[in-house]
Amino acid sequence: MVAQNTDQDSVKLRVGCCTPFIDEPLTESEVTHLAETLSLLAHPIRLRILAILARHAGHVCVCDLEAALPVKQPTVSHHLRLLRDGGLIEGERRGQWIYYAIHREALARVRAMIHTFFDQLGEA
Amino acid sequence: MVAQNTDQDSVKLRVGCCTPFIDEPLTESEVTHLAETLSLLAHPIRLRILAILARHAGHVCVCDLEAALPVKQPTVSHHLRLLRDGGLIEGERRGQWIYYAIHREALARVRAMIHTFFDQLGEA
DNA sequence: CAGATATATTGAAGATTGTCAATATATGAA
DNA sequence: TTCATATATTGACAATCTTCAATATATCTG
Repeated sequence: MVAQNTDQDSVKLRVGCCTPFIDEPLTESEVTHLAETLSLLAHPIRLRILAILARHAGHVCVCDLEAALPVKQPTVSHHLRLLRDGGLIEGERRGQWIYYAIHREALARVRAMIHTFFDQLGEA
Repeated sequence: MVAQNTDQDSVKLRVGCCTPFIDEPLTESEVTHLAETLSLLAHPIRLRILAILARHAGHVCVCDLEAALPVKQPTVSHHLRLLRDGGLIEGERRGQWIYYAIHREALARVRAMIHTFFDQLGEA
């Protein structure tokens, strides 16, 4: 960045670079939370689960998903658990089956958080 | 989902679940690309690099980032490489230093892709 | 109750990721 | 050329992630 050289002594200081800037528009915890949320989204199977649930919310059981996706049942359950733990979907047992649905409010919050991050990038 | 039972014979068919739906509003390659892009964003250090570059685009060298972030220089270079390979940033050598900047068009495309995905979730 | 089906959990194996010390490469200065 | 600095790369290690077979749990049926 800018020289730190004071020109007041003959000691050779670092020139031309690395003046520390006071930065961090983002909180440590904000950035951590955003990264965790993006990680949760960042898997093809989980994206497809969300897309399917969005179109058939409340009417999709695990075996539907297993039939629609190229992974086995334990893997489907695994991804469902991650999404449920992350608050993005909800499951409701009805008889033998558990029907999953998108948690639209949570998803809207995720969308807003990502939106805000890009906005912050923009205001440069 | 809906029973497959035809009621025309006495054979016990699967009832109440797992009628395969013709789904997939998303292409295989679309979903793959989106997941890869989200993975690229989904790291606290990379998010912070992007935030810093957005605010000081074209004036940030690696040592600036090293000073601002809680990781060592090889780790900074590692994340810069991922972001550069992903097309999100660009580096330009000026003398001894390499100054990095956000690739705003690429970032806008990423934003649009994410936006589109959430839109598709919405139209349920 | 026993048998069948739906889903979750466990545990193991392989793949990927993140970090850093050591080293290599590139540039500038003397 | 030799030294110093900036950045990249390599290689190793630990941690995390992904998948699935095997198994457990829950529900329904008879």
